[in-house]
Amino acid sequence: MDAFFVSVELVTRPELRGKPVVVGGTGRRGVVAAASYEARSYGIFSAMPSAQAQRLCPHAVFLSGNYDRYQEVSGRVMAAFAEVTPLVEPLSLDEAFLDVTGVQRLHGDPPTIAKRLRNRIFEQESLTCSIGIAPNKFLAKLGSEEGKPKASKQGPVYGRGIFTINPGEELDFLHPLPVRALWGVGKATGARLASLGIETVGDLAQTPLQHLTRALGNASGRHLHELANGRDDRRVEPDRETKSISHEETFAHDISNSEDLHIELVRQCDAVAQRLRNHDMAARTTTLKVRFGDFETITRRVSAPSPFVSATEILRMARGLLAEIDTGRGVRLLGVGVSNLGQDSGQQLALDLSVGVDRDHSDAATDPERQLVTNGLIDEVRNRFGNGAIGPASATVAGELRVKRRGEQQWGPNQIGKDEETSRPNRGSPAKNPEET
DNA sequence: TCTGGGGTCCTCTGCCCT
DNA sequence: TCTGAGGGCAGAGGACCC
Repeated sequence: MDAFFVSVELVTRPELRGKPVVVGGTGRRGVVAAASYEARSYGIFSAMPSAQAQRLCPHAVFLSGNYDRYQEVSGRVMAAFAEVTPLVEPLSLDEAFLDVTGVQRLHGDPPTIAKRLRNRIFEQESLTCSIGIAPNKFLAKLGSEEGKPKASKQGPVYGRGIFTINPGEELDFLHPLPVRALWGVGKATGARLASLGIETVGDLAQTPLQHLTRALGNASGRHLHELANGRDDRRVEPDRETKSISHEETFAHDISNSEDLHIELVRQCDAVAQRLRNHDMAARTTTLKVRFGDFETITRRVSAPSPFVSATEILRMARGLLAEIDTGRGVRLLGVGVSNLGQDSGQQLALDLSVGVDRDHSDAATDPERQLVTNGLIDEVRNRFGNGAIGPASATVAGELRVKRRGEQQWGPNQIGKDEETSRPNRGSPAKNPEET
């Protein structure tokens, strides 16, 4: 999709068409998520700090975005793809690979399918998309980039929309491109390659494999060498398994107060646990991520002997990790994630003989059987009455429950005077027992 | 003057075991 | 009992993607 988030906004706000529009975080610590091609003409691009974007184009319209709506539109677009072929691999909210090899007798050749899909999405959603047609995934991705509109000082230059790389044309298309065009070559790898005198994909293709593996490591060296020669045998995978689930949040102000950090930890563990259960999965590893005020970022992780699904267990592990970190100098970002995922085929109950001896006095937060019942009840209440209907007592701020959910603060804390106050942790007294639900 | 959130994959390192 | 090599594994963090 072309400038997806901005384009979705323009559907409901057509008066902004033709203007520089930016979707992203509106606070001091926000970043740009998407920019209209008019805004890109001013040098604004994704992931740029919003403050910098504002300086580059003070008259641009800045929107804080609506992740739920983007997700909804994305779902309808993906459903349209699925009507053409079952082999759809979503790459993000606004990109997907489609393998149409087996449906050509039914729907026509790839250019016909591409044209029909483009028209369908425009009629249905009033959105434009660019499509790359090629013998493999990586070339198709580059082809779609080629078909996209481009920003210029004079304004947007509209692209072809559909770009085809036929078998046999791969190297003619690839080799003049800069190495940075390759999937997997970012700033660091690009600089390393430049130090070897490798500037274009053609240079890379001609570099002996041993030189590349020595400079970039075995896996990356081989992978890039294959790509540079137009080879990519990865299949379109419609059902890619989730490998990790995480939540992280940058605060409007650095936090050094351990009680405030603890409240954030409770919210994040609760959100991660809920998504874990929604996926019907159990995890074995918990990771804690801390970014300090000076941007130094550390991660710490710990694995459990048996799989877990509950917020209590994630919190217990995350709290242990946090206790070993000196947070006195101020924390800018806190994150919690789980990995080592597997199907939740019934939770492994801890063999703790003390649990259950005195049931009436056992702690509901640590009794695994009670945890299972509690988790089920929480999910049921949330499914019926919404996410904010129930949550950890310690995530309550001024009488209001602040349950974290995905996409809630996607591009950084919001502007002061708008929503920043609600994104700042409570500085009052937290509940004594953060597991209390 | 800054640098988000949610992921994946890879390399390096240290530890444990044989 | 000590030492070194090598494999397996887990943890930390870098790089990259959208």
